[in-house]
Amino acid sequence: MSRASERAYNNIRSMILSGELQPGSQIREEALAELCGVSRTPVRDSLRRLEAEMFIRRNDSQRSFVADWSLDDLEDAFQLRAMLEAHAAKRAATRITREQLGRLRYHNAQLKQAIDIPNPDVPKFLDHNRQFHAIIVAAAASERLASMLGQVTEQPVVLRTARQYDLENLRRSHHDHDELLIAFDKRDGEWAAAVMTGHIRRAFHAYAEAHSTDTEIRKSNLAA
Amino acid sequence: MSRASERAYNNIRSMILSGELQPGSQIREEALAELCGVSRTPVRDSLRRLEAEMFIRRNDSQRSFVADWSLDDLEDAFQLRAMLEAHAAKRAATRITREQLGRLRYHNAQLKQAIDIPNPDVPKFLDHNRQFHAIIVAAAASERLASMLGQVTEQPVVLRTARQYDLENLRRSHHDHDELLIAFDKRDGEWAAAVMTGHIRRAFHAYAEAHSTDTEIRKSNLAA
DNA sequence: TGGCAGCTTATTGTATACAAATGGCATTCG
DNA sequence: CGAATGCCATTTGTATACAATAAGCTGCCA
Repeated sequence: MSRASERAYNNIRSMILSGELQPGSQIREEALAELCGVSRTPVRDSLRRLEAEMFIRRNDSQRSFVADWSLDDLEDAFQLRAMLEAHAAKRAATRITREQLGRLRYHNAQLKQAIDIPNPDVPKFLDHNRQFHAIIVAAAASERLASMLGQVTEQPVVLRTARQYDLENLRRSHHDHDELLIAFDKRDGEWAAAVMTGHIRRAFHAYAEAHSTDTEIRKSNLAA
Repeated sequence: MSRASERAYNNIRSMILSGELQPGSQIREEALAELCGVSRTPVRDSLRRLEAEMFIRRNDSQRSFVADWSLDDLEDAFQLRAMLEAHAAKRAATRITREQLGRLRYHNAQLKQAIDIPNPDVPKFLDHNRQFHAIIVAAAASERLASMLGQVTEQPVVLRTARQYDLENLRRSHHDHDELLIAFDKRDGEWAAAVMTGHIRRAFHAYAEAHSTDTEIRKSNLAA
């Protein structure tokens, strides 16, 4: 995508993720166009994309609204994600190269560093975590799988509140990664898949808690 | 989607499915606009959708091409489909209503009829088959799952040649459906998932054969 | 002869004007 | 007083003109 379109997409997406555009609120193409400093054309493109990614919903008469995630929706997304990432891990186990394994180890070491200090660097942890998972998806070598996973990762609630989940969880995450590395090393797809499933399901419960908090905050804001 | 956009999407899609637009060939927005009798705007919308569905690919410089499916791509899509439909069957087993079960039985009876006669009515079979699967996906009650399944069903090769796969396969398909019905009746999600996995994997092998034939035909057409 | 520079053409991206459709409001009729 | 209907405002859909970008070609130079 070229400049204007790309900018519109990123702007709108981050406005949704940051909560600047409130869940459930209506979206007007022209308003977004002004906010992004582009015309309606690239905005429309972006809305279509975001609709496919389920960040935006449309009613019968084509009006757009920011998606409002219930706990059930969240669990649904995580269930699919767990299944797809486990599948990716299984495929990766038999396909991953030595070079990819090396990079996996590197990122895992980095994210261990990020939490093994007095003042944990959570953004750093999350960045290396993201790259760690990205390498596994790449090693799975299925474009479709990658595209589907893109659709179920990074839901709104993630960026808004879940960044502060507790250190204990981060440490457990890191240990899962360790175990994944061993499973990959042994080319044991079933093991890798099982570890990955647990890994994602733990994340779900952390996020679900964050989501509840988040929803309560939003409600009290509305009441005020 | 409103009229022009809808028409463009359906037109282009069916041109791809029918092979009228050859796999690998470049697509120009304006040419399609003329073919569909609409302007480039709705055509662009359609192309974006078809790109998300992987019917169309774009190179680095935004030019569009009709996707060309290798056997590996096909297997990849079917592997994902098997996983997702098995998941749908498992969820459906505990959620399906009596009314939905009734409709499932109806369509299964209809598709049995379609092949239990001297002159099998394959289109009728396929139509009821499609509806049978649609009910299961609906019973699974996950919008995301439904949307993902939409992305991996009905690949180009399907409509072009696979419609003639042999009666024996159709009968086995029907028996799978019978078994699914029993599994649903017993609310046995694991069983339903297992049957569904086999069901889709059999379909893959039938389609894979069709795909080879299809590819050969296309090659000899190019040579001629 | 081979490759590179610059131009020309083909194709896509963006803006804008206008058409169509939808929702809300007010008025009217039962 | 409530419900239905018709009008107006708002919003999205489509067409078209123009801008930007990339591909291909031609001719020049090494």
